[in-house]
Amino acid sequence: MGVDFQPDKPIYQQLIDRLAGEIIRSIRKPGDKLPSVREYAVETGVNANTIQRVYREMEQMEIVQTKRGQGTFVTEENARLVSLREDMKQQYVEAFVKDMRELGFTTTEMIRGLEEYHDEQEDRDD
Amino acid sequence: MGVDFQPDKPIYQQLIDRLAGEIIRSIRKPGDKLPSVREYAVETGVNANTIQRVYREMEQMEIVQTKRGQGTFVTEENARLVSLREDMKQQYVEAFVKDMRELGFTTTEMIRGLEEYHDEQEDRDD
Amino acid sequence: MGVDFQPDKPIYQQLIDRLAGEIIRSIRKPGDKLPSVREYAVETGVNANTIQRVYREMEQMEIVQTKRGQGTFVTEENARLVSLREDMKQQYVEAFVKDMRELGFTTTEMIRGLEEYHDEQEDRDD
Amino acid sequence: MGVDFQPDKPIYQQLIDRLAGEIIRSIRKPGDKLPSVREYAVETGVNANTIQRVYREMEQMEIVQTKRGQGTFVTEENARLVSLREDMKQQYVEAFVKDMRELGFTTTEMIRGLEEYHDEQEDRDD
DNA sequence: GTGGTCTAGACCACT
DNA sequence: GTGGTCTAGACCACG
Repeated sequence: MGVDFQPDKPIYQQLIDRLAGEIIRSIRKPGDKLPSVREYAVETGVNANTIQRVYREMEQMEIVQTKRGQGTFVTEENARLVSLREDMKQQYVEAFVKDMRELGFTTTEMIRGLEEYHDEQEDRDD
Repeated sequence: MGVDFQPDKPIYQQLIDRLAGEIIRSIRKPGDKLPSVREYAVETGVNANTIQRVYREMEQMEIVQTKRGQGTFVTEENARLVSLREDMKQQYVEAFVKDMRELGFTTTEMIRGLEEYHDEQEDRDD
Repeated sequence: MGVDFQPDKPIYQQLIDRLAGEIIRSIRKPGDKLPSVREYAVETGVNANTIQRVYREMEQMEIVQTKRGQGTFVTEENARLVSLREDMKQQYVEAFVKDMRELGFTTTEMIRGLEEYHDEQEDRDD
Repeated sequence: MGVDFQPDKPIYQQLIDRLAGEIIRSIRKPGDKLPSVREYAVETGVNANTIQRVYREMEQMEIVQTKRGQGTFVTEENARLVSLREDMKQQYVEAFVKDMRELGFTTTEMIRGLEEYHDEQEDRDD
């Protein structure tokens, strides 16, 4: 049971997260070419405009780079990529803590919550 | 730091979270009367319709109960309230973990992130 | 499970129905004195104004009669009481059928629904 | 006839019932797109906010699903739709029986009432 | 163009 | 005075 809640994140955000995750995990490496907007749109079953936005925002974050007429590439600037990982962690942690505190949870409870959730799932690799 | 940033949650959601937090923390106890729609609207500086929605949704979640012509009250059914706390923790933790994993973080890193963030802030009591 | 829905009827309506039912079933007979407004308010745990309204509306329906300084009585006029039973049945049936049809149910299904519901409950006397 | 009479249900409820009826009767099938909020507002002559509410509540009931920027659709999850029909019947029957019993009617009388009411109307096909 | 949020303000039903 | 419904109309986020 439970209530329900927590509306889905916007698709473009989900895709940014996914791509960022792949870059962070080195599934996509500096200099790699990303799929073309159309390709990726088809691959993900999403409107091309949405992919456009994904690439545009990632470019603003400087984690990808568009080369005229050639496509979009994972940025070569390695420093940016390193900080990216920490930046994103920071951001998500902050938002989470802010929400949880508003609900009256202590940091200790949050950590315990993570541990419990983690333990409830066997096949995890970390 | 980063570029990206999370847009604010809708006001009515923020208020639900705030009230839920107050109930969870026993600042508002079972049977307590909540401020009237109009009162709370003034108090929070938002429109009465928005408060209406807050109360309506909380009623659907069964954490609040409205008595015709009398007002809105924290539900007496204590079991619901206890599970509420866990439900909400569960929900937020899950969403957080899901996001973080997509970004390639391990549970250990998430916990470390929480601890670091917590340590960076003095005046905390937990 | 299921959804939820069907908000409670207003209290004064519930009380009218209850009293009407008692009169229909001859639990309260023509000429019987009803409890005073205050008495009945205490007995039912309801605001005296609400009881006021109950008696007022029942008077308009001519099923009770107020005698100045003496109280409220079940009407002596027997004809009214006989038709009352049919009137109310008629009214409720109509409303029910109207709702059910809007939802796409046939009369046959409604009847079957009643029968099934009835069968699901042992301790019934009819 | 009587004096009493039931006040209209709120518009948004009527519209929910109507749409639910259409879905139950397969006039609208799983996957079908509902009219846009604004379209349906015009079509029904009510305010767009009211339609919003209709769609929102139907979504909570899981009989409808909204896809960001694309519209609102009859849920594909057929199981939900099947149970919906029974759920709604159940709910309405229960409420009706509860009311009628309070008024002192037996199941047999209720059924007879339905039959009579049905017979009084010619052009019915069921 | 789609749904979603919010406002300001009217009006109603119930207690 | 309490909650509840509805409107008209603005503005935003998403695809």
